[in-house]
Order: sequence, then structure tokens, then C-alpha cells
Amino acid sequence: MRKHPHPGHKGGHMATKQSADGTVGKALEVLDQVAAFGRPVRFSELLAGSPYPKATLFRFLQTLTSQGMLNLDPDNGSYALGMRLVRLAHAAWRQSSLAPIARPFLDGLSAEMGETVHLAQLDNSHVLYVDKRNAAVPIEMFSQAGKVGPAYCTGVGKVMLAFLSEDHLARLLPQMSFHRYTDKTLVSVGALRAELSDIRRKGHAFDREEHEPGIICVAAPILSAQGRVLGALSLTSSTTRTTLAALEACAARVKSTATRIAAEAESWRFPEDQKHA
Amino acid sequence: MRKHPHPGHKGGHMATKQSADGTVGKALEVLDQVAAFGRPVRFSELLAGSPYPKATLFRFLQTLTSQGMLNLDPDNGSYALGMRLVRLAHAAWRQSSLAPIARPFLDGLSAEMGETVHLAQLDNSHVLYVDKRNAAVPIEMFSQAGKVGPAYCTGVGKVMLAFLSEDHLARLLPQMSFHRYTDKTLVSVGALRAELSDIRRKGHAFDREEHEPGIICVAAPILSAQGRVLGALSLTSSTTRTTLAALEACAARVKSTATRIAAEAESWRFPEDQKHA
DNA sequence: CCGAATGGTTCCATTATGTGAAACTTAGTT
DNA sequence: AACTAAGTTTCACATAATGGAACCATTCGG
Repeated sequence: MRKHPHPGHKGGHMATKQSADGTVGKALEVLDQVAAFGRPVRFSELLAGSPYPKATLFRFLQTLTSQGMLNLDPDNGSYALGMRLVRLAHAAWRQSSLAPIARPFLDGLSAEMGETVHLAQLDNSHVLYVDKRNAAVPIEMFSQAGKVGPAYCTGVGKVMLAFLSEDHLARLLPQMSFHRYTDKTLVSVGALRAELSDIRRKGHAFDREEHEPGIICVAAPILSAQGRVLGALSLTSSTTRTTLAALEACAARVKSTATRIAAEAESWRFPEDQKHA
Repeated sequence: MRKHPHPGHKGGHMATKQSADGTVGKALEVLDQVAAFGRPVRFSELLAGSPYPKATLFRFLQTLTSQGMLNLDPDNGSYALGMRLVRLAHAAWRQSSLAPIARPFLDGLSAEMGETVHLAQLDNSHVLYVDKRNAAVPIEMFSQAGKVGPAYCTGVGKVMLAFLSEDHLARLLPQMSFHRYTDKTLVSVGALRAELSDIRRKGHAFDREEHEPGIICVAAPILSAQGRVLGALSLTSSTTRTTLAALEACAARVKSTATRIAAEAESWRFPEDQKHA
């Protein structure tokens, strides 16, 4: 009868996301939880790491499953991310990412340079790779696109940060947790800021083995006409194959490709008198 | 104020999706709406085609945006599907689809046969292609994976339907709207059922130009140890290159590949202690 | 330059919806 | 059969979603 009105979520735990918005937010959080396991997961496993009580979590799972966002394997009652997500992501990729537009440019750049090319966009304070051309291997599918990485220690990440508004950047920085991937990784806001203003001046960024030893790249931003960051492009190689100086020589080429992608994107964003019915 | 009692279960009126479950369901429906446009879309456009009043739709969009499921372009206030979907789909693809497991098998089959190979899974009453190997042209990306198609007139679709439980099939059939894509398309439940039982007996299905003229295929089901349908595999070609009889000769090969994928999947479904990535 | 229309955002009283402790129903073990 | 762990359902209750209407902000038309 007496109720201890003490939901007390909100406080959450440590790494737990702050789920500001209501029921929908909570449900989506559950999706992330399932994703985090990286494999089909049972009710009780989720329950263990969930801030919600049994019944509530159960209802979320039920709803999400019925919606096709999750898939319940009836044999061994385990939940996995549903195919509806793949369908939606397909649409997302086509309509909202630069990838479809940029594709021919990536092909060209990769072929010309004989190196790996990445196309990335900013997803909160992380970098999300939306496409990739690998010099050697033809192509991979979802396995590659959709991958996320840190923004502060990758070429594409830093170059996008550099061209963000101070406002936006200030909002993102505190969300980052700096991890020293290599001894070259910049692990302080101060060092990062210094690097960013340098990047802004030059118009391109390097990754000097800051994320993975031996891996270096040059990256250029893809900016809208209004100067907003749409994404970034990078040419990646390894220290065994080339040097930073050699990569710098390619910077102009990367930048011009980025600019052309931006122009192409711009025209697509205002199909002007699209005049539907 | 009168209410409409009887959500029943599914009104099943027109083509409108049945949004049975509560707030979360409605919000997800909005995602579909945005996806349906195939391009960034403005508030008012969505409002026009939405059953919800202004304020409600607005709140949904706000929530979804804040959650990263949608992306609001601040320049021209238009909404597009967000990158979080791509991230989630990446995880979905890896953890829940057969694609990562099946990949080497597809490579092998495609190379050996020199034909196009599709891997599909069932998504409600539609077929969802989760991977593809094209013999000639290298490959396309999301453009292919994530695509949906009709179940009743494709090889993969029919073969999956054939091996569903009567129960499950009975639930799916009424959801289908039969469209005569070609003059070979089966457009009645009766004809389809007859075909399905034939398929079940033979263990493989043909697409006899039922979806696209000139396109034919053999498909085999990928079944779990318990006999549940996990997906399907097809070898596709055109009437200009081969015949149904010739394809039938490949059926055994397709079936054995499907079986091996199933076996591999089976072992993956109980990964024991899978350390994080 | 003003007044109306369009497009988007906020308020807030009302109630439908989501919540979660606890009871219950399997399935699995000893 | 008796116990336990995992999963499902119930139900009184309060939170959180709802939507009509008012409110801004631009653009348009005269």
C-alpha cells in the first residue's frame, strides 16, 4: 500500500547514459544494452545490468520485440537486435549520410592514391565511419560502415572537431573520456585544443599514430556552404609504407575531393522545388 | 470525451501499420514515416501524413532527435534518420543476422558457380536481404543489404514460408497483399499454398520469373537444429544465361551450403563466454 | 510597412499510460 | 514431491503522454 515514491532512476550508475527523455528514451536505451552485449542475450542477463525492475524491463523487451526492433529467439529465449533496424539503417544511410553522394569520389581517390580512404561523420562525440574504400580488399558491408571510433585521436575526428562552432565543441569536450591508445595520443583538453586550432589554420588534420601504432592519415573536413561540418574524409596509410611528409603532399588532393563532395552534397540538400504532390 | 475502446489487437484497416503497443510503438512508427520519404523531411510534411496532432508529433520528433534516432538539420529545419540507427544496425548485422557467419560460404558458392548469391532473412511478411555476392560486378553496399522484397514471389521468400510452422504461416499470409509483378506471379493464397507444399517436399524453391521478368533462381532454407527457419540462400541468374533445369542441377549445391551455414550458425548461437570485442 | 498566412514551439489541464511490488507459472534440479 | 531459478502476469497507483489552444517567428501579399 504505502508507496515509497522513490523511482530514483535519473541518478543512474556510472557509465550509464542519462536517459533524459521519457519512456521512449528508456526503451531505446534498452536497445543499446542489447547491442552492447554483441550477441543474443537472455532476459536475466539484461536484467542484471538494468536500472529497471523485472516487470518494466520485460515490458520494454516485449514492446521492442513486437515492433521488430528486437528479435526473440523462441528456442533459447534470447534477444537480439531486430531486422527492422537494418531496414531503417538502410534508409538512414541513403538519405542522411554522405556516403551515397561521396561514393564515386571515394572510388576515385582510393584508386588514384592506392591507399585506404575513410568517410566519417560525427555522432555525438564519436566518429562514425559511414564508408570506406580499401585499396586491397574490394569492399565489406555493414561490417565496416557503422563502426564508431574516438573523435579526439583520429584524423577524421580531429578535423571535424576543429571546424565545429566553439559552442558545439564546448558541449562535446566534456563528454569525452580520453584514453591513451598510444604514446602519441593527446590526452588533455589543452593539448587537443591547441592541435585543433592548428588544424583549423591548415585546413587538414593528421593522425600521427595517435589511435593505432603505425597507422597515420591526413584528413580534410567536408563543410556545407554555411560552414557547418557535414563529415570528413581521410587518406590512411601506415608508417611502413609512407611518411607524414608524403601524406602531407596528398593533403591538397584530399581537400579538393572533400570540397567537391561538399558541393555535390549541397546541391542534393535543396532539390529545390522538389514540389511533391 | 468518448474513447475508442477496443484497440482489439490490430485494426487492420488500410495499409496503415498497426501500432499496437504504446508510446514507444508510436514513436517508432514516426521513424518509419521519416524513412518512407527517402529524403530529409520537414515538420509540416510529416504532420500532413501523421495521425497525431501537432504537439504530439512535435514531441516525438524532439525525443527521437535528442536520442540520435533522427537528425535535425539546423539550416533548413528538416529531419533525417539519425546515425544512431546505423550504429545499431551495425551491431544488429553482426549479432543477429546470418551474414557474418555466412560470408565465407557465400564467397565460395558465388565463386564456384559464377552467379549471384543472395542471403535473406524473414522480416515479418517481407524478405530482407542481408548480404549478396555478385559474380560480375564487385559489390554494392547498403544499397543492397537492408533491401526488402516480397516473400510470396521470390525464391528466398517462398522457401522460407514453406518451412514455417503452419501457425506462423497462417499469421503471415493475411498480411500479404499480392501484386502481379509479372504474368508468372502467384497471386492467390491457394496457388501459393500449393507451391509451398511442393517446395517443402523438394527442399528447395524456384523463382520462375515471378518477381522480375527474366530473373530466375533456386533457393534453399537455412534451418536451425530444431527446424526453425533462420534464413535462406539463393543462386540467381537470368533466362538469357541459363535455364531452370540447369539451376535445378545446382540445387544440391545450394542446399548443402545452406546446411553448412546452419551448422555454423548453430555453434555460434551458444557462444559460451564470448569476451567483449 | 503593415496584416495575414504559414510553419514551428510552448502551455497546461486531463487522463491515458507506464510503473513495479508481488503473486504466479513454468522448467530445471536434487 | 519439494525446492529453485527464470520468466510472465496482475493490479493499484502516479507519472508521463496527450492535444487543444495560445503563442512566437518568418514569409508573403498588398
